[in-house]
Amino acid sequence: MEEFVRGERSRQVLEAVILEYIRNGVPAGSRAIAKRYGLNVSPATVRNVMADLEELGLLYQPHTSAGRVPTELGLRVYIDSILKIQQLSVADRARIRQSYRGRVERMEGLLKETSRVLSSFSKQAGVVLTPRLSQTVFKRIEFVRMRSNVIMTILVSQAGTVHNTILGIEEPISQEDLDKYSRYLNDMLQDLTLLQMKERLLEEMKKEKVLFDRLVSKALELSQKALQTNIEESELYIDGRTNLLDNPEFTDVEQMRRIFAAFEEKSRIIGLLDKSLAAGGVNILIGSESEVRDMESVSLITSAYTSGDEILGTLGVIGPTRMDYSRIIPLVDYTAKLVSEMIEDVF
Amino acid sequence: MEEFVRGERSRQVLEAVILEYIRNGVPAGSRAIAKRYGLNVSPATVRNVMADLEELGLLYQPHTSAGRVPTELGLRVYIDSILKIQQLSVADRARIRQSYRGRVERMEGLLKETSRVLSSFSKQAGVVLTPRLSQTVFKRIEFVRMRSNVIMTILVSQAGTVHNTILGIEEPISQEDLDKYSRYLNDMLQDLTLLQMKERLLEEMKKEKVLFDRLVSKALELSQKALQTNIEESELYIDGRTNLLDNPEFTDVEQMRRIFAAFEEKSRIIGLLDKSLAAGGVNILIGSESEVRDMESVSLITSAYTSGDEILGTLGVIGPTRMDYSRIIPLVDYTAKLVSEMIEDVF
DNA sequence: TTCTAGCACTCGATAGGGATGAGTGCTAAT
DNA sequence: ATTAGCACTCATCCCTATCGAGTGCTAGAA
Repeated sequence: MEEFVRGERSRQVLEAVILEYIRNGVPAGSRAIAKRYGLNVSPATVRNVMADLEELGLLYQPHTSAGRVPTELGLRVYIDSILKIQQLSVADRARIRQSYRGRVERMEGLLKETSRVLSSFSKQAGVVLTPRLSQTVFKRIEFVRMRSNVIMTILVSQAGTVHNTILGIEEPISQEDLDKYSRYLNDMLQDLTLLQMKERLLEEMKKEKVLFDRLVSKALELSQKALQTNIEESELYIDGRTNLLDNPEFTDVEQMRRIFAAFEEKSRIIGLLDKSLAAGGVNILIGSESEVRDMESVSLITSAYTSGDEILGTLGVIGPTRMDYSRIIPLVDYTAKLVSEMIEDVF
Repeated sequence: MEEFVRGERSRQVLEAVILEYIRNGVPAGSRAIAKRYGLNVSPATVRNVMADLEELGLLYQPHTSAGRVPTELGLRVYIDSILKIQQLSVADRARIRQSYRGRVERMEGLLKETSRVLSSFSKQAGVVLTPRLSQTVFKRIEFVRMRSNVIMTILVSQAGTVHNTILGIEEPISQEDLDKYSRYLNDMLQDLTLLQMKERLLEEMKKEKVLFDRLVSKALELSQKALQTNIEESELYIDGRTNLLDNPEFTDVEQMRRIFAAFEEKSRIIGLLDKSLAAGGVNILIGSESEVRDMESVSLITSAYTSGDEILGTLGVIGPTRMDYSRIIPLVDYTAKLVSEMIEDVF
């Protein structure tokens, strides 16, 4: 990106416009920039530089007599090559840790609390994508007989998530038999991911002896069924949508409506977060870079959280493109690390 | 309420104002009322009646030269003594049933889908309060050893809900022992509600022989712990918040902000829905009747859903006080019955 | 060259001032 | 008891004038 911004002054002006815009939400004028930000040049000079930056597509003028506003490209350049990411202050870290006190008993609670933490510290919306079932490591399976031909299967992952399904079956099975099945399966499937588990089950079912062992074949059949239901699914926790309403640029009700609609249709956002799953570190999508309808006017800052080497899910912050990246990037980064740490500790 | 509205004409005018207001969202004038609604009287007469109704506190005039709008009291009178609640059409019923196709496998899914159904058929926000854990009937408990001194307890209710907790323990326990515990407990606690279960456990723990039976005492202790964590808690599903943004009276961003904030702080709404748990049939709270901060400008139409005699939870619709009660009341009523029916069938 | 001072110009935002029209209350006539 | 008529009120819309922040450009200084 260096090729874009030649010269120290250009970089300073770009930064100043962005900071000013992030602070006030209104286009920044040359006078204000020259006065603050100690450039020691006249407004006229700043104007010239601004004109250059506009030609490069980094700034943009809403109308002739207005100040300048950064474009998405401008923000991208700023984030990639100007912004120095600081560490979160010790006090902030402590306050974040504090928020989790006594709420990490269950995986679900931990992740919900995380979305709350992200939103309250960023003053934007916090999002957390739960681990995909398919890639969690299997810990245990249980069958519970609900009625004569309805049973519930319960899957527990090593990370402490629980997933249950109701199955209808043709012929009644006693709870004793179900217990036998689960004991058999628990032995067989230890330490596999659900995806591996699925394969393993298919393998086993092919083996000839299985055909003659009623217990085994039945057990395999049941667990097969249990896995059929959407193990690719993730859940999404969102908190602090209301914070978005506080941003002055969203006084436009119609635009706000569209963003909120996108929040309700969670699958769109899940797809978005899924994209940044694989990438390490903090991931930033500015405005239309996300390529998700109705999300053109917001930015997304995400990071994956892990357990050991395993990537579990993504968490992050959604806010207007004009949010305070310098504060929120370290926030997301730290939170992801903290969550990873807590998951490893607890589960 | 009869004492308020003397005379057929008064009632007709009140109804007309309300219908007009519900339809258009703007104050209704005397001319329009006289013209439609076949009253066969002049606008001047209507004005006189309106003046009377205003004195009674049923109507209200935003400003001198505006039409009339119903007050909360006016709506209350209308709902209690004028509105005739119709049945939902056969077509609507069919469409609602249709929405559930293949999504009632799990309790959770059923209830989430219900909030979706309520919001999409009402064009307002749909809410569903899940059954309280404490009053669900116990079906089964399982212990899973996660690490040497961390175990997970899983509770399954007869209605097919699953609840899990992570427990730290002092001395390691093997999975074999845990299995013994759960077998013992499952036998003892069959068919109790969790609340009864809690009592029963305390009783058992007092018995002298328990003190000398290590297995038993350990099992009781664990299940005790598992039940300590918030069994009074309910969850809340909300869907279709965005629909509220479509209502013209909410162009006021500030008010909208407050309502959305209330949605995020779910405990407030849970408290509200809890109130109407006990009452049978459809429950209606108009505006400030709810006595919940920030919810003064919305109405709430709810009904409890049940399984057998047991009241499980509440479901309903939240919308502006000016929503179409005649459509939504039967919708909520039917949905509650349908959900009850499905729960009984499936679980 | 590079920077700066000065100046004319643009254009959004704000405030004031009719004009419009929906709707009322009151009075007098039916 | 009902209605027609009329004066009156008040929100809404639209037009205009003013204001001011900010620009672009040009000519002169460093």
